[in-house]
Amino acid sequence: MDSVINLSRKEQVIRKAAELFREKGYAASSMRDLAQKLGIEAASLYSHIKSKEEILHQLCFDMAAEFRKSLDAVEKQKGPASEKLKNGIIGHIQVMAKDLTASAVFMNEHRHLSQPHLRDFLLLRINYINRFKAIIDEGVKNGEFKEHIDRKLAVMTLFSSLNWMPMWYDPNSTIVPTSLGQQLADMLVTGLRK
Amino acid sequence: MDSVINLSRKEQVIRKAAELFREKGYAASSMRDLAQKLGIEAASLYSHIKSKEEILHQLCFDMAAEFRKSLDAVEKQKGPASEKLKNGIIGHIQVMAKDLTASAVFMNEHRHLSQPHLRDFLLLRINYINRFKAIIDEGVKNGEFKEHIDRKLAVMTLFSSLNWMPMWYDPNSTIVPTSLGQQLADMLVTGLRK
DNA sequence: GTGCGAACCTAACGAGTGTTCAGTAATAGA
DNA sequence: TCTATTACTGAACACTCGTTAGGTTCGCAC
Repeated sequence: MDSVINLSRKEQVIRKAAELFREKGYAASSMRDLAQKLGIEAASLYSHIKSKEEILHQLCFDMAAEFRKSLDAVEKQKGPASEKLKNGIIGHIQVMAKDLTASAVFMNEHRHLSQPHLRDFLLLRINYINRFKAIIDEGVKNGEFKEHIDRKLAVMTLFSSLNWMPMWYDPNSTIVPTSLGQQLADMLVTGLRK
Repeated sequence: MDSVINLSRKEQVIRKAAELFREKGYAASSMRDLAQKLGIEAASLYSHIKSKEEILHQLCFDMAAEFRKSLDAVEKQKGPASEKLKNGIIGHIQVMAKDLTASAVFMNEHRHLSQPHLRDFLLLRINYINRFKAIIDEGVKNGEFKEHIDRKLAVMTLFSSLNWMPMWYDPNSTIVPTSLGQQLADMLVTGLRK
């Protein structure tokens, strides 16, 4: 139907935009650049999207929803905090690996969202981080983790490691995302263990 | 003398530019924005700098030189690889903490350098990373570190953690940079140890 | 064959971009 | 007092920006 075709074309636009934003950054990417990538004129883009920012908005909030979903599943699990933390890390990596381009945009370009979208985005982000912090707290309380660790430092180090992954991970590499997540989780969780 | 006053004013311009670039990104920062921050007109900036990119160039390459210097000192030390790695991490953190603003620009905005400066910058970066890789190799060879670790993964995780620090570290916080470096080094090195 | 909607076009808008240029006021050294 | 230098200015240049208006083409449904 029309809406399917429409969505499909719109998604093409958004995917190409994600590639462009990743390469050059949002602010340095022009609508004419994007149009050229698609083989059309800049004005034609506006048949599919409302504005440049709408593209960024969709990219950022779609990724945020994926991360949320992944963590939802982990929190339902029973078991030690270290296992939950590991699975949280693995899930995060898998979500990123599913779309490295969008992940890079999500991470580096979200600041170009205008208000109030930026505020909304940052709230989602803080919420996500706090849920990881709670898992670490749980591990500290039940004696799995060192009790003298700085929780903010720990959780920020964690996210730093995870969020830079799209910068250096080669999707054609021999390391598959699952094993990557496993290894990363090992490295990071071991650092916390007593 | 003239040159001192000139340098001083030029440095003021560059410092304010660093703040601006950090907040809004290089591409989204205009010379008129920068001028306004300094209370002058945009045209007046060109009495002090040759171009917008010259500012970015100076910021990026000055930081690169600082990182290099710090690692030079570490490499001269004798002792176990884990100690060298720790000191490398602590040094890196201290260089960043000395100028968080410039560090953030160094990390996030270097890609807006034009050629051949971008190529030069990336070469410096690869070199720096490889020197850390060599320390890890040393630790694997002499049995300090797990031998099954993926070196690329380890070193990239390391840099990810370090390089995001300017994003969340609050210079008014109670954690002083030295202790921050110490804790970070502990966390990351423990993950590698046998 | 008529109508419709998706996809695209050309042309243009007002605003903002980095940068240049000629000129001015202030200050310091001779 | 004259001179040179520094810091700055307003005006302008040649672009580029995101976006809009109005219109064309094409294929499908009835």
